[in-house]
Amino acid sequence: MTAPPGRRERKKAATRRKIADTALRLFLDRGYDAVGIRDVAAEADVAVTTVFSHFASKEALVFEQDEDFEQRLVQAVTGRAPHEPLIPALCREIQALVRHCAADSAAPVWRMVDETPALRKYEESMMLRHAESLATAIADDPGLPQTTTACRTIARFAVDAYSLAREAADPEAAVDEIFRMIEAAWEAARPARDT
Amino acid sequence: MTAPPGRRERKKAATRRKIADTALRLFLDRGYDAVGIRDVAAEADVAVTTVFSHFASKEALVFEQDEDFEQRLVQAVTGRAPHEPLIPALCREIQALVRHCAADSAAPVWRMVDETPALRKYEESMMLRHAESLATAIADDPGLPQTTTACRTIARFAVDAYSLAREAADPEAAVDEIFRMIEAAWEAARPARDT
DNA sequence: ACCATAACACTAACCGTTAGTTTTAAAAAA
DNA sequence: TTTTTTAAAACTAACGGTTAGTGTTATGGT
Repeated sequence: MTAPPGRRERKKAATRRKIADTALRLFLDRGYDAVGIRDVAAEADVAVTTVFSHFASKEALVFEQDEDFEQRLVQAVTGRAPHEPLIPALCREIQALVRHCAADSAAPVWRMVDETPALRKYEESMMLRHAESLATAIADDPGLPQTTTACRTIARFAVDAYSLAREAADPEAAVDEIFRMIEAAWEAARPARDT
Repeated sequence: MTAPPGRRERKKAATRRKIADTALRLFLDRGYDAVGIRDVAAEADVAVTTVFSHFASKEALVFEQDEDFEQRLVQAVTGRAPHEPLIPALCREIQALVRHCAADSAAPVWRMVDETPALRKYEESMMLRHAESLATAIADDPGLPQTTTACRTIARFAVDAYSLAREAADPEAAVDEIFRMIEAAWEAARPARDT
């Protein structure tokens, strides 16, 4: 299935990457709002319609690999060791993601995102989508007999932790602090059984 | 200050209301996406630029009185009885807001919002703005010696409760369930003092 | 009566996005 | 190979939200 990708798919992937790379370079160079889609298309030597056949919107050019993010969140839940409690596993993953954004070589990108309202809005609804996937993953865990509402709530709280921590002075400490609260919320959601 | 508003301000308010009313009527009649700003302007008998001098965007026409929402959240914190605990007061207000959306005569509006992606996105970032105001109000309460991070977290959780409850089968029960979790989170955020 | 200004109108455009159509090139069938 | 099919990408043109620039009118203060 992943053996010989075929020339067509290779060219398509190359076009996609060329567009994304060109766009990011121009955005960082001249500022997101100062660069139009037509500029990106011209610089990447493709048609405007080609840009939109690879990316759903201008903002999507910046968040090229957002599916990674979602995957990692879900995997932190579904792929954790047996009997490992949910919340610490989630906390570790959020910590890793926050570090990834704060310290990465991609720091200028995140500064641009923070400074551009359109990008902030886009990221917000992206995170809500991710929260939905995370909620489903939590709800599907057979070892967690919680309400759907409780699962969706915890998922929201987790992505809240991410975005709040990114704005905090000490992001990693903020994640810890918020997750102490999430842990308590998760306990309180238990169907009033043990301890 | 509110005595004789003057003819000018009255006319301005009238124009604003006429635009908003016309827009909402057209939206509910023909569907949000099927009505253009130029349609609204023509039907309200104003220029397109006048619409945008009263409302920042097409979506803002639908959420005309969103400042009410923010005010009520903040007031639930700042205007509560002395020594009344924070969380129950917040819970009551969120309950009221959820009821207001679910049972109000404005139910068709909320159905339209739920069905229109652009409006949902707009509401999302609106709620985040409200969460910021709420966080400030909580942080400014002298009786609550919590971290800024904890205050912002609780504010987020509260608006999460609102949007999650609105999507739940039994909204009022959902608010109660989520606020049990929020209460626990708030307790856990205490600087490790009493009890 | 006069002037400053706020509200609004009008034109024209910018920019993200999409539809419709056509060319090009890769994959599959003959 | 040759032919046929299919998918990528080009091109043209437009739509719809939004804004800039420029007047025009009516209101409020002097």
